[in-house]
Amino acid sequence: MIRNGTKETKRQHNELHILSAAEEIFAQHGYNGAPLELIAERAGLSKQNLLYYFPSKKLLYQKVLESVLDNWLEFMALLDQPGKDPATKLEHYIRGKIEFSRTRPNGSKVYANEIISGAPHLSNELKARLLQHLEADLKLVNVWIAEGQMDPIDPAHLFFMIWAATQTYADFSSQIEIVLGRSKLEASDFEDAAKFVTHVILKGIGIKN
Amino acid sequence: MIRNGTKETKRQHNELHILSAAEEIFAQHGYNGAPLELIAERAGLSKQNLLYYFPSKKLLYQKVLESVLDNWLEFMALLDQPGKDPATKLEHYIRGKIEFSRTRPNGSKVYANEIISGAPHLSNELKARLLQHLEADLKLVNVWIAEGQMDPIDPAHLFFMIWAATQTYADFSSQIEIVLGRSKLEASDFEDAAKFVTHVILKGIGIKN
DNA sequence: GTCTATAAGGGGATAGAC
DNA sequence: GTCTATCCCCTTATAGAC
Repeated sequence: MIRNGTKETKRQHNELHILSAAEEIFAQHGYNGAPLELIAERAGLSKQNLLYYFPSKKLLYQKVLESVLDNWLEFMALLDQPGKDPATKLEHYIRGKIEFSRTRPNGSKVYANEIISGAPHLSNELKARLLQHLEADLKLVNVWIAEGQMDPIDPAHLFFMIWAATQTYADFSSQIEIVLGRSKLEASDFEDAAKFVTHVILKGIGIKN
Repeated sequence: MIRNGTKETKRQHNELHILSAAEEIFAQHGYNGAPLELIAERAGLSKQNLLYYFPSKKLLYQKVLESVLDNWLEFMALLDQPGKDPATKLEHYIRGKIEFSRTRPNGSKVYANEIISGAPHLSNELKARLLQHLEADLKLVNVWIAEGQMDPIDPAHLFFMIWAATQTYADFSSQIEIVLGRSKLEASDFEDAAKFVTHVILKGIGIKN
């Protein structure tokens, strides 16, 4: 058991736990308000030990951000449903983003915080990747419009609305919980949200199906 | 000019400048990341002098938050348009919230940050006022549904969507600017947003007009 | 009301033993 | 890889002169 594989496993194990803890603490306290000691405690090790795995707070934060963005971009793959009609594709997209809010609310909050602050830690490379994915989706919607399959709306604003209306169930969960009288949002709440957002947006842009 | 009135004017003048500067700095850096010195500098006085007007950072932040919430609640007065039809009232509501995003983006960001963090500084009194206003709006929408003036959707989710879709133009402005290719959102962008959100939501919930 | 000086604590990061 | 000890800066807040 002195093989290299063992060491790698332990490092990976600890790094995963640290990243998970960091996502939670950064979401709750923001970048500046999150003490490394709290993240370390949540991950089950000391602050100094955490700094052994991630040499600086900034780097740890950027790793969290990168991981969230990767996940976010996966759900932007609106085009990856060959042969389906616009209504099915859009519903798939909306449900994917709701699912992201449900399964990774802390990641969504970290990303929201970053954008609200003016994206000071977001690399140009990540921004470019985001834009690239979006461009493809915008083009597709424009094709649907040209084909008369939906109302002639501005595709960019459509995506702003989808992102906002789906991410709010993660980012603003504390407010939504109060309004709905929940201590925590349940799976059925997310299902209600998916149904509502899909219904209003598809009907609202005049999708024919 | 040794009258009390003169002193009061100066105090009010400085307090207003401090609150305005604080709203901007808190929006950009979050509560923990905003140094008092930066707020003081933006307001044109020393940190110690700022602390003369606002004895603690927490209190200053709460004053900013309270001011934003008051403004937010004004725009929730959906009912204050007696005699109008549902379509007009909802459009008025949506345009009001877009206008809030346009004219007070920093306030919107401060509020967003607070909610994302779990609303640790929001007093129960403010929460209660928010809920109270909302209850009235929810009832009104339920009446419209009962009268068959719109689709039978869940009113709570309708408001979550309106809030999210309008506030995103303030909170996520840095992202929207990148997508739209703007250095800063212009009045015409907010007009486009208002038209889009109104169109999609009114049509999406089947409002008859 | 405004200034200088300073207390007091938090938190990121490093050094070095084991 | 993990621990103890420590450095050092930043920031909130207070004391007290003017």
